[in-house]
Amino acid sequence: MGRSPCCEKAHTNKGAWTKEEDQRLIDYIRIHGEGSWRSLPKSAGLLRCGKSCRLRWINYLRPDLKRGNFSDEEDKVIIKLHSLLGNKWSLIAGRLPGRTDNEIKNYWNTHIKRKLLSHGIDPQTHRPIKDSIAETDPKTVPYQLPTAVTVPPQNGAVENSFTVRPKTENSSDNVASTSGTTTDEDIRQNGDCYYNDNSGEKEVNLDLTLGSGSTSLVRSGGRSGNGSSADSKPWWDPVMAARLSLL
DNA sequence: AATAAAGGCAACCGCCATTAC
DNA sequence: TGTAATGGCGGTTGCCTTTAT
Repeated sequence: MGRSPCCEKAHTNKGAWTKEEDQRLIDYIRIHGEGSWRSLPKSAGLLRCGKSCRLRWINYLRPDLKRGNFSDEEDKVIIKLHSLLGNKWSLIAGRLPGRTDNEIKNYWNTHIKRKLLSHGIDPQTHRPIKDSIAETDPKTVPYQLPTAVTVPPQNGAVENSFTVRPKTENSSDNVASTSGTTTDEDIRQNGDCYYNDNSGEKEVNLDLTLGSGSTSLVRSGGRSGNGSSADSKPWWDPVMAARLSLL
């Protein structure tokens, strides 16, 4: 049984947004708020797919977005969270106010990946690449993360601290599996981080505050009676929740 | 100055989770 | 309880800009 398309593709625009379209979307959301993306295009007089409107708003038009280059501190937070969560861009974005998952994903793929590779670190496993240039080229200093990174807390968050231990030889990959299903055993085996700090200390502390109300930690999904997603229940990432429970 | 290659990023696509009915 | 509708996420694509030749 197939699904109906999310919008009438024959009558929708694609590609880059025009200033007029942006303004229509901004004006509409200012008045009516976010949500009801499916019906929004028609109501706002836009010949766009609802998903396209949502993406445009979240990734580009939202007033609280922080544009511009990533700071060194943001770099470190992204790398560290990626070592813990894998490609969970929305979760990572939730720790970086003003940044979107798409922006972080692009930044990772275009900058950080290369940076790690140049330091002989596998960007997927966060482990040194065997026979990498880092081990043979004296000019290349092995990449090391600082002892701790302060991750900005989210509104209404409940404090949680988190200890990351060095990966064992048997650890294979990131905790977050690509399938999205991670067992407790996966977490026990892989819930580690390779990085050591400069002092040789084996543990790295990372404040991974979790809380409700964050866009990225909430999976509203589904239909709501009034078409609003504001009443969505907090959604705890099962990986994060399970890992916190191990403490 | 012209062209090709590489980089950067916005946008799209398909799938999954959630929820109303 | 099953199905359809909807929102959200991650992967990928394609276009525009920048850099190298």
